[in-house]
Amino acid sequence: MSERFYVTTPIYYVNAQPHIGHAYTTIVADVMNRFHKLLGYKTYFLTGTDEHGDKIVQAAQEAAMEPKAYADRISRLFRETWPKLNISNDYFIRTTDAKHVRVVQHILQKVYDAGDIYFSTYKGLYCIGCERFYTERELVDGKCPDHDREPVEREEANYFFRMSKYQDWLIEHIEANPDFIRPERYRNEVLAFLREPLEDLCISRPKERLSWGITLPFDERYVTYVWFDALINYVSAIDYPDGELFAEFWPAAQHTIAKDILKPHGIYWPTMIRSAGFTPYRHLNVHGYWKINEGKMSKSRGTVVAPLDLVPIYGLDAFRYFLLREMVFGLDANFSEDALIQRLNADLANDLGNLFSRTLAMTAKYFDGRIPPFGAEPEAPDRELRDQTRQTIEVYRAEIPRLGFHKALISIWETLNTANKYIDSVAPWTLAKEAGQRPRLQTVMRNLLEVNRTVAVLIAPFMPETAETMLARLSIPKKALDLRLDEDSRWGTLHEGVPVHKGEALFPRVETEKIAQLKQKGMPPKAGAAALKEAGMELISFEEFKKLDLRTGIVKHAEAVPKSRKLLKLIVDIGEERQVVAGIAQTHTAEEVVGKQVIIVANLQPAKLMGIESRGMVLAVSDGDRLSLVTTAEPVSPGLRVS
RNA sequence: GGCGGUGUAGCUCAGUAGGUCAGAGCAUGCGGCUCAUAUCCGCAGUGUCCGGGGUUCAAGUCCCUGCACCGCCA
Repeated sequence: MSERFYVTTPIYYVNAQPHIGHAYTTIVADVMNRFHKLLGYKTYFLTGTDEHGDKIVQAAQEAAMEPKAYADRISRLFRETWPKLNISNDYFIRTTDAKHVRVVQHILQKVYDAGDIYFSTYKGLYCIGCERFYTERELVDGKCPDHDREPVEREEANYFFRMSKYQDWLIEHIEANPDFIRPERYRNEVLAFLREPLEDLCISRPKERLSWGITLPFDERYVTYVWFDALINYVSAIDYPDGELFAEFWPAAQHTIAKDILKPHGIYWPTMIRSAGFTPYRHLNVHGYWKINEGKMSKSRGTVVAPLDLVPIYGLDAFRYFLLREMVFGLDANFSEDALIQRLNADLANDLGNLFSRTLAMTAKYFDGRIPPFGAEPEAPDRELRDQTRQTIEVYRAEIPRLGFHKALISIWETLNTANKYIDSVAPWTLAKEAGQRPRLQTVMRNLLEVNRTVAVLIAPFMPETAETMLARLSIPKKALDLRLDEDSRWGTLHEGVPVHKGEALFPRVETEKIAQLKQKGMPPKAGAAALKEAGMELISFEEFKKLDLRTGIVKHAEAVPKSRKLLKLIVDIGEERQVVAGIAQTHTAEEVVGKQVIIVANLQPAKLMGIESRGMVLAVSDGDRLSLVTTAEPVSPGLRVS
């Protein structure tokens, strides 16, 4: 029977749209899932959304929606984001699912029956505006930070979970299992916290104050505190208590989280589990934050780009590679477009892409594009190449389970470097010129093809699309998720005589600076750039042009913006409805523009004009004092991309 | 206020138990190759290893102290 692996992301709170933090956690979990599949484990990968609590009610109110409808909408955003990032989750749970609600009530009842829940009143500082309690330190000058008014002292009766009862047990458990919470810094943080007496956890909210939640099974007047509800998703999704999935996967459970939710996962959850009477998860994997640095690139372009928006620009696999290569799991890391491009160019285009490209090109040239047999006996460089590959596989197997993703990748790149050096030292083009060296050339090229194949397999958890592309070109028509490390990385198992296909560059270099282009033309960079600038011609590359998302749209609705002479507020259908504020009121009335076909810049950074949000820009051209809207020569459907 | 942590080349960071530890990658310069996405390979630098004190024959590496930044807790 194969081994089991169960990984979760947090269920994301639906009060915000998916951003890089969510994406990183989820991609890490995805890499772990794919890695364990590659090792032949039977795996289960869970993600989802957390939908109860007062913050959701607030967010829904602001959007003038019912909580459930609002949660539906944001939840769908998350669900639709993951396929775009190639996330291989098996299930997507929502805390509003009937199945989850049942399990939460089951566990509450069980903990209640065990005597670990009691009813008690407490006094606190309550802000009437927020409808919630504040602690002293949350207040600003003794006032509620949101409403700028002093909270009132208020008494409330609630249910409490006897968390303190499990404090000693938890300390012992963490000490007996050094990798229960990892990396170590977070384990230490939890232990430090546990040195102080643990307070019991308030796990209810009276319905008069908050009704958006799961009703306590033992008191209809209350709903469950959102954390107590949310954490249970990890077992409700796999059919706790009696389901097969639970029996099979729970013992292998690993939670992956960012450091901001360490306490609920490191303290609340294990004690809840203990009280409910089952064994704790195996690992809590805690990572740091991405600090977003606006790179020079973005600045010069005058736009601030959200990291996730870079995915369609630079490619998903480059993005996934960057996140896993750049962050040491557990520590904070910097995200910038510049750094992403640098990794893309240096590691993916130059090292990986180019190695693959030159290997296939020479195979085409010397062997008519067919995989040659091993010819001559291996020589020293051959053995070195193979040893390096073997060593990388070992490092890879050891590092990923202990969250050393960047080390696994570094090791793969050591093999790529060795392969590039290998080509240099054996110089296949020289061998090709000497008739007697044919067998030697066969061995050399075959070795290179084998290395590339192995690398494709190793990068599959990180860059599934690229892995599949590489394998397809080597005539191995396997899906990334069907690969098995043992079989598919075995040296020498390529089939002789099978055709390979060179294809397009795996990772085209991103030529960002004009200077780079000028260099290509042999012009001195500074003089050239300056000359261009003086001439008033700023050339942009096609890559840069492609970043502009120009789309066709039809104006559905228009109204004048009060107190503004120039602005019209438009609702434009570009496949979706967009609110756009356009400065065309001096020449166009609202009535005139409704129904007009327009072109809009769809990926322009949102802005507020006269307090009204504008998400895009309508293109127009001014000729003296006449202003004409840019449109298409023939009527076309809305939402088409201009190219 | 209490307790972690971090501070090493232009940038991002490795530095294990104190003695080839002063390093890697990127960026920069020079040279080589031509199969390749002007890619690859080789060579070359630069560093008061945050400041100050101490232990030691010997300290980024241990101790004390100051500064800066960060985290957790109050």
